[in-house]
Amino acid sequence: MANVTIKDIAKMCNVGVSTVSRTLNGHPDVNPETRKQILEAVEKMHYVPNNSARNLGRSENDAIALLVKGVSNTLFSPMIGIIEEEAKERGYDTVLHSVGFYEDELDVARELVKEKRLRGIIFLGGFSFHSEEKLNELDVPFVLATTGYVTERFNRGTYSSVSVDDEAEARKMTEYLIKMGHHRIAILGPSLKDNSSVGGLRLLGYKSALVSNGFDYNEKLIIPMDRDTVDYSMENGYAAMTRFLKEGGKCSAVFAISDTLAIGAERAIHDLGMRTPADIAVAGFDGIEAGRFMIPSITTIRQPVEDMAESAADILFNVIEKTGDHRHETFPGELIERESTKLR
Amino acid sequence: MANVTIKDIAKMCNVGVSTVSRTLNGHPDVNPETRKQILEAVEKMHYVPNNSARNLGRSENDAIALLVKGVSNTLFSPMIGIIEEEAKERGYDTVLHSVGFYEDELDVARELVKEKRLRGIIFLGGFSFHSEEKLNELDVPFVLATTGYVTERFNRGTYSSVSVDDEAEARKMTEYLIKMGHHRIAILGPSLKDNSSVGGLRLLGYKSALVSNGFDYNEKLIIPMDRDTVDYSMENGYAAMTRFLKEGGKCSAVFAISDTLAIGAERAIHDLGMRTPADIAVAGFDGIEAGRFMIPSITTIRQPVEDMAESAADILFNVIEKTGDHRHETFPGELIERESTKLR
DNA sequence: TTGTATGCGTTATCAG
DNA sequence: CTGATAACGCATACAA
Repeated sequence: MANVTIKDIAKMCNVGVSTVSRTLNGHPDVNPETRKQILEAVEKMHYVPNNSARNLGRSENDAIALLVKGVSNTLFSPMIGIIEEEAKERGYDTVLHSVGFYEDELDVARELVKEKRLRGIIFLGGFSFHSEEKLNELDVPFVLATTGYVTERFNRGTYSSVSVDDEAEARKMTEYLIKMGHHRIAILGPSLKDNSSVGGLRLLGYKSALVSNGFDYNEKLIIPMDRDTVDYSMENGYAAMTRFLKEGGKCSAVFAISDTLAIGAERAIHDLGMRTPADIAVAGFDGIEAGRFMIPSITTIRQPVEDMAESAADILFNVIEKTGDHRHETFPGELIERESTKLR
Repeated sequence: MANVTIKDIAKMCNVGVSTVSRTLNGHPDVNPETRKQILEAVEKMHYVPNNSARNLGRSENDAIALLVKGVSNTLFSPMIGIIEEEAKERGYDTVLHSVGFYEDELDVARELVKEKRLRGIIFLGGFSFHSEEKLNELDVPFVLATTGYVTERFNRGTYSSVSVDDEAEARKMTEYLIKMGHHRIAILGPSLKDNSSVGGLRLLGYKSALVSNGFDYNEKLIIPMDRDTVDYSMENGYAAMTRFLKEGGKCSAVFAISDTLAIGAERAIHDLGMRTPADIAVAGFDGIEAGRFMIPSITTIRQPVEDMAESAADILFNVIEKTGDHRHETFPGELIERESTKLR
């Protein structure tokens, strides 16, 4: 009663295991009567196929994996559903797998590919530095999504990516703040030494906007994330902004490299008796849901996550089915002007 | 080069496969020299073990699964890390698996148990109705976390649960609002016909508080979620609350059955030219991060998710290792009074 | 349409 | 300490 296998079902029905296997896998060449009988036995015995055995015995599996680093990142939430749906339409299953903070996403991917006989991978988040050699060890097609703008440093021919141009978008936002009349614009979130992560790229855009508009770049206006708080959390934005202001930092606007940080910053400003946007304007990045509902609502660069997700799936399946090549697609972010920067 | 197996490694090193298997699994009875040689070959060949084969061949696996229904629910985020950590300390791996909206969590669980030879399961979210028979088909210990208060209707002896008493907590919040002087308290989120889900339970508490305080229960003050929007999203709270108010609904306070809904409601009130809490007070449920940072911040019932996660793991491992029995633990929620209900 | 036999990559048993 | 070899549960080619 404990562990029903395909053999038990076969015996019950006086048929061979292969017949059971066929009906279970929806092969057409099974006598309807036999099929019915088998299905009934399956039901009655509560038979559940063993996926490990299944994966082992099978040569290929029409499935891809979606490897998410940072499942709690709400930016990814809408993408997951879209990719799963897109896969289903193409006749693929998708296994959603979370990559731990300290895990190497490529190692996880390789393991999963072997285990599940996957046809391809989509990475969501993570994926900072990997040697070309390591990239090549993953022998199924893969596409990187929202993992920082993919520059030339990588071997771009062996995989795909979809992303926004973090640097350009950050420049856009900074220039917008400048046009709004701000002269002292702080940036919240980036670490000083790290120019390949999204944070680093957004910092680059910020700098470049300042410089090309005749402002000097002032390190005092770079507010790094708080060390003692979870990265990119609202609380982190709150802690970092609070410290900045309490230590006498001055600015007329703060550009946070994520909406979560912006939300924390807005509250920090409020708690210190100042007003947004009158005293300090606040801008974010990403376009997550919460930013719309804050009071004041948060001006942001919205990443077109739906399009990105669709495109990621599209590219991947085309490469898998050899109807297309790897490519690197950059999506335009949308500057959404909201209350946190608008002086009414 | 493509698919290195344990046999290839064995050949390379002139040893048997079992020796390779042993070193890979950290068995002590392997000559250090042989071990070293094997490890080098593994490295060199980029060998990755096939987990499917591994799971098949192995009799038991020190692993549990964490089945999450609704990965994007930020309430769960902190719990995941805690459970994984707790498992690791006990020497167990934990596989995090997301259950799709339309999937049956018990089916998924049974499949996974077979596939991975799991020792136990923790369910996060979901899990509304299941026949006793179905419950018994899952033949490893499991514990339900934050999935609605487990009443007597279930066969409580065969599994565990950790939760808050949704009904009592909702009553607590409603009574708090009554004490704050509110006479017309709306409730946002529950559906009218459904008294076993968390929404239904919280509605029950709301009613009971009203009645026992001499108010009559008014169906017009029940604001169901919006049908065209994602359940429990901020946008849903916004849409539902907006409609209620536009249709002439009146209330001096609204108790949302989740913080996300409360956040949307707060914004809806604001957009219609009213103020929180002066015109309409807002209260939520859960205690998610965002509620703290809203302006005004959201009064809520905080679920002690950290304690609940720890306890869930604790119970599960005790049952697995037969050092404890199944039990149903109810945690007290904490009413956190914040700006959204406080008239300064 | 159906059954038999072989292989998938490991683990584990059991002699050596 | 080590190496054959038999499971593990299923898919599949092949034969019937």
